[in-house]
Amino acid sequence: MKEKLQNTIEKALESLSVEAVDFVVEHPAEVAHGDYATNVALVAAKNLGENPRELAEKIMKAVVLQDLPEVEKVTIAGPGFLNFTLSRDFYTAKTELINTVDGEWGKNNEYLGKKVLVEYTDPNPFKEFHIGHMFTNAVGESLARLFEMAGAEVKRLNYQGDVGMHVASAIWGMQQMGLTADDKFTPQELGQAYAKGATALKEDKDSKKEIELINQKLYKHTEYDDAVNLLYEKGREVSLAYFEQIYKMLGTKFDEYFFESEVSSRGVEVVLNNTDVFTESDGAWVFKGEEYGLHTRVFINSLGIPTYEAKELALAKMKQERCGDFDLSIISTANEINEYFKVLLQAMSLIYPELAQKTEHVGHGMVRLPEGKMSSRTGDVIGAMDFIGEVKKNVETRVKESGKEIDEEVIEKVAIGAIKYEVLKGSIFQDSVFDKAGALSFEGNSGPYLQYTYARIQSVAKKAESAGVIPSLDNTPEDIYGVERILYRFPEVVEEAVKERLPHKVSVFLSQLANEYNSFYATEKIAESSDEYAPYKLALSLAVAETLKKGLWTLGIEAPEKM
RNA sequence: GCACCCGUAGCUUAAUGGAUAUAGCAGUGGCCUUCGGAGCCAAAGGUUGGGGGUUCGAGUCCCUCCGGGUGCACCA
Repeated sequence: MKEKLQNTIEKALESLSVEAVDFVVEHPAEVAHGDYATNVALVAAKNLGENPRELAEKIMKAVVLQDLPEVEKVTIAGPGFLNFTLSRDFYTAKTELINTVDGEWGKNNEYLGKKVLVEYTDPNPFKEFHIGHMFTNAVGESLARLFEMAGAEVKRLNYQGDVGMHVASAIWGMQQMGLTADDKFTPQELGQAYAKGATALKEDKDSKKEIELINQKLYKHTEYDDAVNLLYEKGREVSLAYFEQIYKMLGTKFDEYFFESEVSSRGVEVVLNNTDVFTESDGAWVFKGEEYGLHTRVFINSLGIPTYEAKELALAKMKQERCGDFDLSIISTANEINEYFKVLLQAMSLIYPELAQKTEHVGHGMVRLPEGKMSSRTGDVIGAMDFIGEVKKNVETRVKESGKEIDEEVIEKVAIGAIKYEVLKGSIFQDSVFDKAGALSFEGNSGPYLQYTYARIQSVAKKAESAGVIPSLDNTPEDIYGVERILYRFPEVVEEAVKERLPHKVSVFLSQLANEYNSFYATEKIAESSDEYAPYKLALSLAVAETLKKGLWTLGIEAPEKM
């Protein structure tokens, strides 16, 4: 509809011989101002030096209403806005469409036929999977789903750091704790081992030497140490299995896993094969970013070990080999590495120009604890599992209080929904202080509020069915319900969200939709066979439920039928 | 010090240069003889960090100051 209005207005400008201008068609904040509004007269009047209201008058007359049967009236308001009000038929048709398109509602063609790779989460084995990883996972998963809504074939990728000093630190810590490969140890114990090792690395010289030796053994295999290798294998296995458990809970399934251990040597090769791009400096290979307004970064250190940057070059190539040709490669991480990525992409553009062009880094905001930045070294983190458990307990208490039956599966969906929504309800680009109370609350603008609204519609639909109310569009009230004025915008919102990489556009929409629906629900009878509009209200309710479900899905949140 | 990001109600937060700046939480007052109260309605809460500028129009763009975050050579 939005595009249709834009096209019609452009035609009207043409017929008036007014030069094309950059105008917008948007939803006015006030319902009284209609369903769509445009500032075209204001913008064009500026160029022409005319009175905006007079020009608006002319444009209004030139807008051929026959072309727009959905528009009931056009008015001029304020400084010269053109306001369009849609007709009852338009809304009725939307309700019908939503209930009949079967899974297609909300989709767009922005990335139709394109292959999009989305790399996200990227936890390090041997370190604790904390709420920061949950944050980045929620962001990446919703980006992946938004691209799917836009018609893309999406590959979900996960890149994990299974080599390096953090691993050596963990192994050293395990040795100190007396753990052997034959022991059964937990991911939590691994986290403790890492914290122990990382602290020792920083504070004790002798320990540092020992850890460096372990790193050499693991990395270069110059010296074979069975005990170390076995600890490594076991630790990696425990860690990765634990991550899978979390992914399952979070509703994420990766298509491909990449490990630093696979890309290290290749990273070195790439750099050494491109000595025209990189320069040797103090025994290290660096990229001089200054020529491009950036800064210098080390790609291979003086010990000959590749850094993150070099590995990333190899990774880019490996993604293409494993996933085939693609159109876009998104790498979603916290914004603390934004500057590195600029340098990295610059270097990549000189080596793999075609890859660099298709690669996009989405640096989202960081989660901070009220006390400050999280650090797995000092143990100053909130573990993902611990936190999920805490939220689940809260949900369970809530269910018990209301005297409903306990359903483990539903409790988990609600808990995960609460956490994910808390992350995705605001802009992903903004840093945020982790609001524990917010994620633990189920009222107002929250995931459970949306899930509740969905479940409530399922319940009333069942009730309506037994009351003999059958959904129908035959008899519609003259007035448009507030919820209808929001509902049809869903596809526009999804398209905007994917274009701008902003999942919260969907969250804001859903919250508004649920609020409008709940107001409607409070005043209108649906499961009431004597009400002449009940069949339409039921059809509308089902359309809202479908939209809530689809919208929550794009955020990676499930909508249970009962809760 | 340099670079990038941010500053909106007590807290969290929305707003492709547009109309009276969005919501939620907390606090205040209502709504259970009504289909799910994880709900609904109402009132209250603001000099959009300060000051200049551009524009018919600025939370949004430019300048400047203040405050915060992140990064700045061998960690990722």
